[in-house]
Amino acid sequence: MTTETGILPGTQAKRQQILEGAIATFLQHGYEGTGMNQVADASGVTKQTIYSHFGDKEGLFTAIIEELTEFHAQELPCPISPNDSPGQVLRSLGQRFLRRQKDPRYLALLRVMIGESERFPELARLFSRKVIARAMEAFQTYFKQHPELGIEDPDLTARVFVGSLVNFIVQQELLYYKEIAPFEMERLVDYLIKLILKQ
Amino acid sequence: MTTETGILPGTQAKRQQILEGAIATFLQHGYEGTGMNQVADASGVTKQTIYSHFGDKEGLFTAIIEELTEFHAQELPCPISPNDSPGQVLRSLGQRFLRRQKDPRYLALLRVMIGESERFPELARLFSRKVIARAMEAFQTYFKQHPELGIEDPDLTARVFVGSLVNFIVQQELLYYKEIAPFEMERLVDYLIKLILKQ
DNA sequence: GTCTATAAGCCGATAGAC
DNA sequence: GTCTATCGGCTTATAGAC
Repeated sequence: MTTETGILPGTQAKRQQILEGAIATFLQHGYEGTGMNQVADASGVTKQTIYSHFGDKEGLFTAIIEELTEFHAQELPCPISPNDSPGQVLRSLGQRFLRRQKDPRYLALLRVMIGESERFPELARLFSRKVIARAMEAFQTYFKQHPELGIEDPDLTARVFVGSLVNFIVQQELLYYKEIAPFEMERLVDYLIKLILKQ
Repeated sequence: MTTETGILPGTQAKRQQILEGAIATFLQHGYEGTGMNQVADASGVTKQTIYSHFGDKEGLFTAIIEELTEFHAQELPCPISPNDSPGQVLRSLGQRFLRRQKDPRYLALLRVMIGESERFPELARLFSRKVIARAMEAFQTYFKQHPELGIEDPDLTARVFVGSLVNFIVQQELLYYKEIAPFEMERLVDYLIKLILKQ
């Protein structure tokens, strides 16, 4: 309505500013462990500004989880060279997947989603639909599009492949199992490929 | 010191009573979501009684996690009939393991351990040592003691077997993935056995 | 829309009677 | 050891000025 860009010029920027502060705070301390004062400090705005944008604490938490869920639902970029062997492609896919899972921002989101899954079941379902299901489908689709791999049950195989990798990350990174039984992720990926292709 | 049983007759009973109330409350609401008044109500004692037994909130939480960790560190009873085939034994082991993981009390503990793993890293390490490592070792030991299964790398195989099952439980039960992609655990167990034995 | 100031209630933890 | 009563402090959320 003015000479500015369009609708509510500074408002959207401030909204994003709040979201970033809220993401940092909620991902570190969880829902109950986070205070609105903390979020206000981390965002550089006052509490009232947050309340006028997001209504209440639950509204803010829901907003940041929806934002993060959308962000981490992005597909794995997979530049497949046609002259690579099936094993090489799978290896590249698996390691790319593991590397993304090891991103501290994703690990923190995963921890909070599991930790708050009883308090916010709908958000957990959203995470399952957007993040888990898409990762699973990416591998299922790849298996189906490449019958030369000789995989009989792409759905089950994706469950085992993705499941082993996800659990590896949860145990090693979130539960500090890497300090008790250290393990290189490459060995796990290579072994999984061997199991899956040798049938 | 009296005519009673031995040391502090009613005291140990009250301590156990507090622990039970605290377990129910902390497992449902997490650490920050639980108030000492809630624990007092759930236990049927007053707050001061809790403080005189456990010092502070952290002391109480630590005590219940140590208790639960010890409880869930128990080995899987595995009555192996010598005339069962390797596949049948593995299947029985896997299903017994999955059934135990699906126990709501274990699921709640797993959720809290992951959710609070940054706030209480030492408790997460305890859980890893007592619960995760022992489950993993049980399968490793079985694989090593039965070379007729033809498993080359028992450690890696246990990681894949246990990892797939644990991740299945986490996704299906804690993140409601069973509502999005329902799946019978028997199919997963059977497929894993097929993968592992067919090499 | 954004600020300062504040309300009303719950938090963990404690003091003192018995 | 167990109770009643209470203390600061921090919580979510709001009222009113600008």
